[in-house]
Amino acid sequence: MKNRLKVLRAERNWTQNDLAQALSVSRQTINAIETGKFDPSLPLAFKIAKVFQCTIEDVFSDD
Amino acid sequence: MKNRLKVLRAERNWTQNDLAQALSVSRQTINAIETGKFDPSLPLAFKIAKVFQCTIEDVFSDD
DNA sequence: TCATAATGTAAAATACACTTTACCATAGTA
DNA sequence: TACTATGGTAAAGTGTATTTTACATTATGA
Repeated sequence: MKNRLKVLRAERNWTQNDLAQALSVSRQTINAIETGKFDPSLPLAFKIAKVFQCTIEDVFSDD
Repeated sequence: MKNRLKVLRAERNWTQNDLAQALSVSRQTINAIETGKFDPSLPLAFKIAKVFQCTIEDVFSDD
């Protein structure tokens, strides 16, 4: 799975910490997702799409 | 998270086992998702949307 | 009625998602 | 120089997703 978190974050000038707080997760979770260490759970993926006001498919893609 | 797996499956006349095999997961995984015991991983959610030829948002929803 | 298909469920094991704490590197700024 | 912000990473712990095996229940069909 690929994701566009870093770009979407940059477009909004958000730090990893900003995003983490908006999602109520730790900064390490954001970092791990961005650096491809693991994929978020489905509920977290929904939250991520919501804060970026787009669909899950806009953020994540099947490799 | 809610999901429409059971309905989508019924529309196609697929058993839980049919779907499990199409996704290369166990039948128990399909059953557990349908009965709300847990949510699929994000990669599996993508696979599910793909076999039903729709988006993740068409299959799953928050709440 | 009997046999079988489909579904629900449970326990133990493994893999993965996520947290907390903590440290290191880099870049920018006082 | 020293300080601060940002990002990368690591270890240990907790919780969840998924597998395998196995058994029970319900529906269906011969």
